[in-house]
Amino acid sequence: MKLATWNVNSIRQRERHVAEWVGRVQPDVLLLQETKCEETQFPAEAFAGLGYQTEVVGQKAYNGVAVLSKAPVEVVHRCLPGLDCDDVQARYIEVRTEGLTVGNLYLPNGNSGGPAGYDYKLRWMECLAARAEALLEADEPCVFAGDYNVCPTDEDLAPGTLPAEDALVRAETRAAFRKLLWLGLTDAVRAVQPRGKAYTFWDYQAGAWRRDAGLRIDHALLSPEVAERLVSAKPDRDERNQPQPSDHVPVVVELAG
DNA sequence: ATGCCGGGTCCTACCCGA
Repeated sequence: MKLATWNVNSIRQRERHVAEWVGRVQPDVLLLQETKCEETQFPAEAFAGLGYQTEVVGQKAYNGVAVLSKAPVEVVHRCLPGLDCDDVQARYIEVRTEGLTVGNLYLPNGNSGGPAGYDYKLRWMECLAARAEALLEADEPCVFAGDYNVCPTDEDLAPGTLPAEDALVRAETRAAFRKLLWLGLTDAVRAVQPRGKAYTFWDYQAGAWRRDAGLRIDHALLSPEVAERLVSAKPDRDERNQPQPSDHVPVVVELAG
């Protein structure tokens, strides 16, 4: 089974990239973030033609997440439990498919909106931990993947890319991410490649891609029995060489069975 | 140490991302 996560930075701008990638890589499940449109504008027909069911949580202009799946999916949640569903931003969708519960997340960046913006990020991470804990306690095989907007360690960003007080690298941010690991979740890419660069994002500006001045902020966290099935996990760097690419590349996780 | 790039939208100057 092949699962992937990809912040596409507008699905309408990246429809052809995603269709080409999906047709070539053939993931069973693809989690998309920053689709940046309402549900009615999402080009689901293009992916239906490739054999994928699509489930979308959309919002005008900002955020937006979607799940593409070959096998039928059942939507469990359209927002992160613990946050107010009525006014929450479109940042979470959770589905059940192929015996797995899959949470697709677009975690707040936390650098905008002052202290309240950063508090929202930390609150979001607390709610994510609570949701993960509930599923783990129920022995539910699960995956939480998406754009975490967290560089877990100093190896996860090019030196000099971000100041120490940036919301992606702050001590409280990293502690909140480690809490997810301590619950028993496995960082798929780091399980395969414990050390070194595995960037998933490069800024459009200042020649960041050319200089390989990247960040590792897109992650797939696996429950214990899913982690035991882990075969491979890595960012697909080649996608960043496409014309008009997203600033993020897909992260692909292969599971046995 | 950001908004140089590249999305978005009350269509065009401004907001936002990481």
